[in-house]
Amino acid sequence: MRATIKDVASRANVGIATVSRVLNGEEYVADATRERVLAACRDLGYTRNNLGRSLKTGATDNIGVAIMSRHAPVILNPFYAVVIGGIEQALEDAGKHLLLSSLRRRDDLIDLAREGRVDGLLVVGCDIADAELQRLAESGRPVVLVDNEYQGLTSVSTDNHQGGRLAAEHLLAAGCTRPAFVAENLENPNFRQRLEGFRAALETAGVQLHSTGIAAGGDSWDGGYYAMRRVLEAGPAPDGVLAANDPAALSACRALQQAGLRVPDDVRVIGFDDIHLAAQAEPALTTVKVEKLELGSLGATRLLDLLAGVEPQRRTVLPTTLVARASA
Amino acid sequence: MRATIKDVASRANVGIATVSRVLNGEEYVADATRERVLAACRDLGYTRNNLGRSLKTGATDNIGVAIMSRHAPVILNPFYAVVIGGIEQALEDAGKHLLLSSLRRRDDLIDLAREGRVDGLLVVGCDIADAELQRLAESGRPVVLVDNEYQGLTSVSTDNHQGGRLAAEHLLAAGCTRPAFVAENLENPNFRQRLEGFRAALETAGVQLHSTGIAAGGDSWDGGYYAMRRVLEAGPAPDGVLAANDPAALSACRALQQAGLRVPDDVRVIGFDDIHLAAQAEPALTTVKVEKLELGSLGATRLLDLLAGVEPQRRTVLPTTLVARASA
DNA sequence: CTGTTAGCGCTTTCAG
DNA sequence: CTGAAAGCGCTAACAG
Repeated sequence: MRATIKDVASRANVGIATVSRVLNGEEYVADATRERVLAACRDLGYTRNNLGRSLKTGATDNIGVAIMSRHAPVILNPFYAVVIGGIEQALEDAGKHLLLSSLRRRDDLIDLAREGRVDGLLVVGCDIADAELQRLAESGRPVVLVDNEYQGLTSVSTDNHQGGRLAAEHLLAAGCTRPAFVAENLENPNFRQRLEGFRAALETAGVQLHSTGIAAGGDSWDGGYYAMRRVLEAGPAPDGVLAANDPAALSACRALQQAGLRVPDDVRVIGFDDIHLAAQAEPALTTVKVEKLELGSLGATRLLDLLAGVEPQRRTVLPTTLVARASA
Repeated sequence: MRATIKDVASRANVGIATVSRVLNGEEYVADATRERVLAACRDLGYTRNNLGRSLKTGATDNIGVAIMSRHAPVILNPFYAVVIGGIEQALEDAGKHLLLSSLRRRDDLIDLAREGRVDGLLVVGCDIADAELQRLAESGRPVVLVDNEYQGLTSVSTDNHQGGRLAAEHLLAAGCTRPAFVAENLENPNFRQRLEGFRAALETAGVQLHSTGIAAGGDSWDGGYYAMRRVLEAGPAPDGVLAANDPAALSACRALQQAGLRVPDDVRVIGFDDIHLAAQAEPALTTVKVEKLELGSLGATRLLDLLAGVEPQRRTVLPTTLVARASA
């Protein structure tokens, strides 16, 4: 059987309270006593059982990370994988553990905390119903939204609107007059913001983004491909396109090339996110870079603040930057 | 304050044991009583606190997943991301939770279990010291190795030797006579097995794999690129190359093309793993497919067996298949 | 069928 | 400075 605090106590000839004090690095323990306890721990190969401690203190040092995405398993998403990487990093630095929740069943989100499995929740992604967000906000538990925002919840997100603007300006500067926007879907709030920023900057410059130049191709790896084809079929070929994300941009390039159009000579293409693949593609993809790692690590930091009783910054919006490569 | 089992009991006018029975779906509870308890739970918005339960039963329903890889954060590795996806899937189906451990500090591996945080451990990857494996084996805890194997531990791995053979046969059939092998490093046990299988099949056919045709280029994204250059500098250009994995194959192609060689016309290139990117590359990569998802889900299944007291298959070795595409 | 009771391993007053 | 004792919320005999 595993050694418990009692075994250590009796071996060191002290009370269990003293062992606990030593283990928790409290002061007011005589050096000699401390040594004796430590020796007993070593002899017995003792490791504290956190369940007992958690039951008493109400904290587990586990952080739940729930990712919302239509595509399962979520971990395969090249964007969120990096976000999780950032979270992982920050949590490890703080000595916390990461409990990953895939959440096919959405309803058990807050239960992770109610069951005492985790101290707080990092909810990543914006594919989550308002009702669920409302429930999270009302739960009173420490929750931080990442890559999403909602009234009443601490959040770390991206300035998608500004990113769309950046893309428009880049295209405009190259002399584009027939812009297009392709995406997997047009419901994703982030995508919509990107589109709106794009449209707004275009209009400011007197360039119209026609509705025939906006298309969604479906939530698969080829969404961008089909969206692009739809645009090509609907009217004259665009001379500049912004894709809602990099995978869409990459597959849009394929559709363009299949139609006999050259990138960037005939049409300039800009992606969004700057996933690792973007730099490796042929042609290398010009894209609006999202700070994925920071999204994750800052989100974790906010949650850590919340747990520590520090009032964190409520709403954090990270700026994007345009990374100019070959495709535009 | 959160409602506890006591609150539910008194509200339903029963003992706490009865509440526990209802919650655990035990029989021998009168229907009327059960209804009363359930109603009380609903009224109070009661959710069971798993800490108490775990302390008593000694099980948490949390499974630790530790990934060993030189490259952090691990989640970014396109190979392991899929393996984790498989694990995630299987664990969720079993109602278990996934505790991800990045493990910069290797020594706390088994402590995750000793602390009572997890019921068992899935250790993924082969970049782990024998001493650590030995400790895991001796710990007596439920542990399963994934993509690795070790005497005395249950494991699910890949038949890398056979995969290397498959690649050799494919190259041989195309008439190759000057084979090469490129990798990020030559220490990785999986890579070595791939190399050995490759070499063995080549020799059986009377084709020699010269030491100048074997190179490592370093553990970065460009490892394959540098390895390939090294081979090209060391002697006559090969006419067929096997890379230790797909990223290496892809970047080896770049090196080849930069040297004015065409793939597959001048030299055929075969990758290993069949990551998602392989099919999308230009030219599409011929590769030895590793069952990544199965590696994960089977590994999880074995651990679940172990936890359920079922004697699992000790050693599982998954076969590979050759996926012929354009590059060879 | 149901209630009482005794802990699981730990932290934390409260008295020495 | 240290020990005794009281639970944290739950499960599992053991009696009814």
